[in-house]
Amino acid sequence: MSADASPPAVRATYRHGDLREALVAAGLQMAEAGGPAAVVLREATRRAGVTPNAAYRHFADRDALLRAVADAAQGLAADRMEQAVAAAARVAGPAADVVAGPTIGLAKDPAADTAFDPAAGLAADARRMLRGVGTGYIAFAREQPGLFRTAFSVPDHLANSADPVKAGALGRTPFQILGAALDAWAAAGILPPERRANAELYAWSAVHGLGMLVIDGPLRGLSADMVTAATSRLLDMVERGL
Amino acid sequence: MSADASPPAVRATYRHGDLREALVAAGLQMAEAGGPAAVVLREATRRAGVTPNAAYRHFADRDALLRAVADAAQGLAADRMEQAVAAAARVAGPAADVVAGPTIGLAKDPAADTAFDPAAGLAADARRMLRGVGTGYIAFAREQPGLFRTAFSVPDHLANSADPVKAGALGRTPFQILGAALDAWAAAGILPPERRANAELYAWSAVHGLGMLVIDGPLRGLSADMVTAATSRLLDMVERGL
DNA sequence: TGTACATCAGTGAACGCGCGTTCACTGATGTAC
DNA sequence: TGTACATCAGTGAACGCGCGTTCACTGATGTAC
Repeated sequence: MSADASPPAVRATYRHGDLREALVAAGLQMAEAGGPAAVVLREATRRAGVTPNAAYRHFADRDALLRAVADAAQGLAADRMEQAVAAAARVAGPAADVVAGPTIGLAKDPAADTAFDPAAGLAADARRMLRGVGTGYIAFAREQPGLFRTAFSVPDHLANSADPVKAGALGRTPFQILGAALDAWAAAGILPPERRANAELYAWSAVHGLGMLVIDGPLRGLSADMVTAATSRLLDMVERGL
Repeated sequence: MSADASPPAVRATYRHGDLREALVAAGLQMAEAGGPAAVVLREATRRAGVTPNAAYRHFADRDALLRAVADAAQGLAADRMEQAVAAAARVAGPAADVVAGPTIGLAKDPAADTAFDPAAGLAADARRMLRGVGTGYIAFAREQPGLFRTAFSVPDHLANSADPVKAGALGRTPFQILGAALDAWAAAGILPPERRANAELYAWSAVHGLGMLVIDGPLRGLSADMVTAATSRLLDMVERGL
């Protein structure tokens, strides 16, 4: 009974149940602690309470495992981003539920410049959404640096950015979440159509760079408050520059 | 005679000469091919034509070697950036030698909006300088992805960004080169003083993120032309947003 | 100018380690009759 | 409802590899007298 609940312990049954998922979960633990390089096939099987070669029933080789772990990490990033987007929408009042889609995002925002212009409300919603995306991305980098590095610097993996295995609980990948925010900008008229193309790239670059510099680079010593401030100012720059 | 010129071959002398430098050079070769993880102490000694343990005369452990290699890689990045800055200045005509310092950068730029306003010339020079910095950084990332990753994602190494061992041939580190460009912006009056503080961070984030995404992330398939275009548009965003 | 000696950059051999991967196998599960 | 059997997820043992690191050593260099 108790053996059933603890995966690293000895199994009661010969068959594992869902070894593939257990290996990915173990891989996520390792990635969390030490980034992509720390994802070790043998150790994953050890944590799953299984012989090393059992992994080869589910993954062609160590690299295939790492890729699956990276995909899962992207899903976790997506979850964190959705959460931040929802939180940013909530600040504006429950009526302004920008997450559910731009068509019902017409509730006016008291802080908007022109309170009676529906387009201004849309614009404020769109801005909030994009800030949520960026804030969530950086939050994920700081809270889970190992997973962040695994999610976004394992080669060959963001190539197909709409891959469902990279999606979070709400079914969207990080790239799609960002894309939705930029679509909202375009719909609100604050992003000229000719600049919409590839706008993901520029916004992502800025935020991804900050994330990397904060966890590995010259900004590693920054306090949480300072990172928050820097994120905000970086997003100001992106908003002004888009 | 011929043995003297080829380091990997058998030495004629018992003493190596400059083993430390040879190990760093070998480390740079490996980093170039496979990034920081590919910097292997034993392989470095092999390439230097020396016993593995000889490395311990010059480095406390493998990590110390990797740090030295990362520092050297930053120096190479600095060289590439200086080169791009010089090229950007040259485009504006030989008189506008912005590299030598803002004080002699008063030559008027025919392309400037107000050709007879010295401040406009300064501003154009400053903009060119910053674009050179960004362009050089991305060029280094694309031309030497392994070295780029080694230079800018080995932890603990950009902490002291004025460390002379990270400087290029002209004696400046990448961080200092960027700082000088932003100083030029401030001097030209196109960067409000209250935004000068930490401006390195925002500019660097944007460009660093693009570099990472281009070599490891979703943009790995981009052609050189497309990267050039994306770099230009990203720098537009930074200029608008700073 | 020549000899004695301290210094220390290199040698040679070996260590323990953990990795990824392969082999022939075994035993639980689920289906066909 | 019971038995025969195919399937295939796991076992157990072993492999070769290259790594970082340590040991006691040797031989070239440069300095003091």
